[in-house]
Amino acid sequence: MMELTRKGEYAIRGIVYLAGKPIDKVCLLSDIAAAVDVPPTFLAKIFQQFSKIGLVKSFRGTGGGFLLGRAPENITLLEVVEAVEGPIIPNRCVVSPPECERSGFCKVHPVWKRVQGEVRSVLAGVTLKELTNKEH
Amino acid sequence: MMELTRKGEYAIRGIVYLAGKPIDKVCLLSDIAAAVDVPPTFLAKIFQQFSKIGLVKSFRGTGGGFLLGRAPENITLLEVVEAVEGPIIPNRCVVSPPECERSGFCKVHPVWKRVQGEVRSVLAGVTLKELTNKEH
DNA sequence: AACTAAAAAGACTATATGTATCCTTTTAGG
DNA sequence: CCTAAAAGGATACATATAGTCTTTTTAGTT
Repeated sequence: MMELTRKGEYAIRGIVYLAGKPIDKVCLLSDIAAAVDVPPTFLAKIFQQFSKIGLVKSFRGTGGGFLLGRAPENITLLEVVEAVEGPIIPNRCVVSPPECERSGFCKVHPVWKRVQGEVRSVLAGVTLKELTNKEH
Repeated sequence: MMELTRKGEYAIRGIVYLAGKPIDKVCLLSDIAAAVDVPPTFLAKIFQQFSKIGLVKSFRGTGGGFLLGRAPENITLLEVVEAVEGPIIPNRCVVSPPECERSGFCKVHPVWKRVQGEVRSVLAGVTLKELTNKEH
């Protein structure tokens, strides 16, 4: 249960790869896909999502490709995961307004809130910088 | 992402209902299902799983039904969830032996381990007793 | 202007998972 | 032996996941 999908896994691999490159190095999608072992067409969809919210910058045409949208130390794993997987929702009942007609008397609700908080907190505490294999 | 399935949700509702009944009160599946608003055939499957691992005791035939397998204060939410959803696996890479051929150099791995630990810890810290609406 | 490189966008397919339902079998009591 | 109730197995349908293919847009090059 609670498993990250391939999409999320691939998203992380792809953007961590970008984060490990020089900040001004425009990378081809095809190169990224080959480097992190992800189907290029699938990674394209993922990077389109990233691009829309500014996590990466994209350039079309000859000499085009992708750059990281912000400095790696300013992008958290939580942002990356939520960008492609949507919000961290351990149970429907934690969305607001509560979808659960049982809230009010359901004692499980606060537990899921806590789970959500812990997961978000762990992921928000990790930046792309820490995930690259670059020293210094 | 990371959403509990209906099965998990129903499982919790069903067993919490049982936990709120007197310890020796044999409950009919049909009554439980009606009380917690879950399709009876679906709940049957769930309780079969519970029964196999002793979370509930089942009795067949006339006068049959279900009892909680242990005292409510000795059953955690983690056990209930894992009974029907399987282990808490935020990413494939946390299963042992690691399924991820990238472990060893992948810096994300320990993060997922931490997520897994936090979620398990929250769920393990809640017992069925605390989830019933019974006072005292 | 024409050609080429590269990402964006949209339609489409296959497989797996989730959400059940139905039918038959087993077990137990009256 | 009849009835009540859970167990087990097969099946059906919907949705989500995982991925592909084709066309369009954008931008640099010749």
